Amino acid sequence: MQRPKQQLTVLQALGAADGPLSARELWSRLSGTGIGLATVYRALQRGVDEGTLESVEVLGGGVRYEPKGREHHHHFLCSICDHAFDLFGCVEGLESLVPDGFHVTGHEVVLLGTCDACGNAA
Amino acid sequence: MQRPKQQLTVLQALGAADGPLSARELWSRLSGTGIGLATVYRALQRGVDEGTLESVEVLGGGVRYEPKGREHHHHFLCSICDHAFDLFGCVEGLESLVPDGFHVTGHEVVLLGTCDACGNAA
DNA sequence: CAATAACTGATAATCGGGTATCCTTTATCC
DNA sequence: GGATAAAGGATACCCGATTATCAGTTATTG
Repeated sequence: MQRPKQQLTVLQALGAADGPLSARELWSRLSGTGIGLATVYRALQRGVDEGTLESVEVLGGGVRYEPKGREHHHHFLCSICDHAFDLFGCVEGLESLVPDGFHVTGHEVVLLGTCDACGNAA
Repeated sequence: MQRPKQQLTVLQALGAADGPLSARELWSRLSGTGIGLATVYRALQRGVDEGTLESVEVLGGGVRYEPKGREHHHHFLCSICDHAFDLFGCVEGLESLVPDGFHVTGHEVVLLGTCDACGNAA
């Protein structure tokens, strides 16, 4: 056995998502497969260890995972369905906000609101 | 008894901070007073109920609290001391990042790096 | 096929944040 | 001062997320 089949299924599901997923979100998308929650965690952990995944923290909902190596991007969090969507593009001028002596190594931006589906359903 | 004295102490400590604090951070700043962790939670809960506090979520470290009514601002999270600092000012152009059909109601920006004290100590 | 090792699903155990409870202390009111 | 009510500290408890364990299954190798 060289590649855990179930774990490949997990990683493919994550790669196909339109944003980062938590372990449970990912698990629920695999509900038809019989794959257990423990295997989802194992696949995620392994992906992070191997460097193919990274964990991201979007507000509200704990840790989510996404494939590593995507372009710099941020996220949109729908306040209704609680799903996080990838957003491409970024903004300028962030470094100017920090006081003297502070060193900036990165930034996170999260936009909040309602997604297309939820906005139309409301 | 009209105003819980201990709770006042808690809220004053929060108001004096240079950024939002978690319940435990706040508690550790009160370690000399003998105030219990439960009282810190009670004061925070009551502040939120009364509308004088609001909870904010900065990455890594769960929920933190800050006095409500401050100007729109964001936060800087030091990766060494894990303290969150208030940053004043904001950035433009965020709404342009979202796809059609998405409705933006707010945003959060967190800058990551090292604060003045930690950067100098390194 | 036998022996071995990796993988899996179910679930028990763990962990940390937050809350509820218990009893003591402090304040208020007469 | 004494009765009553709110507040406080310590800590047991709860709850959701994650990890560890275990027994069964599937590959691999020879």
